[in-house]
Amino acid sequence: MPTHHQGPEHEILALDAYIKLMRATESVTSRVHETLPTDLTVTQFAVLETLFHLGPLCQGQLATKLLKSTGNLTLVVANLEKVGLIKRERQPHDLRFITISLSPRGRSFIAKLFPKIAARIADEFSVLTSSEKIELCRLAKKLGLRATVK
Amino acid sequence: MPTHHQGPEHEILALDAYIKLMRATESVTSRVHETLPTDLTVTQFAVLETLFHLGPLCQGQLATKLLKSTGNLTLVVANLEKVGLIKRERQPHDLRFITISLSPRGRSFIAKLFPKIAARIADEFSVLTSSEKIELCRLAKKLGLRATVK
DNA sequence: CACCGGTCGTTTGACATCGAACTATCGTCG
DNA sequence: CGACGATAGTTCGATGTCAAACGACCGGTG
Repeated sequence: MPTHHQGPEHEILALDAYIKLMRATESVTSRVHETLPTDLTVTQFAVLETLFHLGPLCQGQLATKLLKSTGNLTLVVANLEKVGLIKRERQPHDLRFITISLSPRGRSFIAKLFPKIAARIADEFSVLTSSEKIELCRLAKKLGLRATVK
Repeated sequence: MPTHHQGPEHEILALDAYIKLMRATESVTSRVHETLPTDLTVTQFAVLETLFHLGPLCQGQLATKLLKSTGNLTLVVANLEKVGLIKRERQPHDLRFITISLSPRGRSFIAKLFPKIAARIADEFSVLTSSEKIELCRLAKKLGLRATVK
C-alpha cells in the first residue's frame, strides 16, 4: 500500500530527500576534491582509480563505469596521456578498440594518492555509525538500481 | 567509541557508501534531467526554481544557495536573461548588487514545469518507503552538515 | 575630499560534459 | 568478394564549472 497511492506528502518527502541527498553528495565531493593535488580533477582521479582497481580497460567500458559519455572520456583520457599517467594502445585484433592502462608513473602515483583520499572519505563519513553507513548503502543502492533498470 | 577508532573496515564501509551515494545521486539526476525541456539545463532549472520559491535574490545569494561559484552564476544568469526568463536590476542604493527576478514568462514557465519535475522525483523515490525516505533525509543531513561546519 | 580595505559581479583560461554528426573498423549476409 | 548495419572513438558546438585576476562600488578614516 505505501508506494502505490502517491499523496502530496509523499511528494514533499521525496523532494526533501532528493535535495538533502544532492547536498550531501556535493558537500562531500567538494571536500574530497580539496584533498586532490591541485592539477588533478575529480574525473581524472576516477579514471586512475578505476584502472588501478580493475586493470586495463577500453574507453567505452571506462565511460560506462563512470557514467560519462564517450566523447567526454576521449578528452579526459587525452589529458591524462599528455601528462604521462596512462597509455593508450590499439587492440591488434580489433583496431576499433583502444586499451587504456596505467603507466608505471601513473601506477605509483595513484598507489600513493588513493590511501589519502580513502582516509579523507572515511573521515567525512565518520559522522555516521557503522550501521548508519550500512543503511545508507542499502538505501542508495535501491535508488541507484531503480535508475539502472530502464 | 565507534567513530574514534578508525579500523580499515570502517574505511571500506565509508568508501562503499560514498560510491553508492554518488551513483544514486547521479542516476536520479540524470533521469530527472530527461524530463526537462531539452534546452534547459539542470542549473538553469535550479535557478528558476529557487527564484520561484524564495523570490528575487542577488547573484551572490543565488550562488551560495546553489553551491556554485559567482563566476558560474554570471554565465547561467546571462543565458537565462538572453531567453527572457529572468531579469536583472541593479539596486539603486548600492550599485554593486544585481537583483535577479523571474520575468512574467519565467514565472509561468516554472510554475508549469515544477510540478512535472516534482512528480518525476517522487516517482524515482517511490522505490523507498516513507520511513526509508525519512531515514535517508536524516543520514544525508548529517553528512551535509558535517561539510557545512568547516 | 582622497585613500583603502572589503564586497559584488565580470572576465579569463582550462577542463568537464553532453548530444549529435562523423570516421574507421568489424562482421555478416548475399 | 562487396555492400550494409553495428560498434568504438573522435570531433564539434554549446553550456557548465572553478579559481584567480580584475573592475566597479561602498563605507570609513584621516
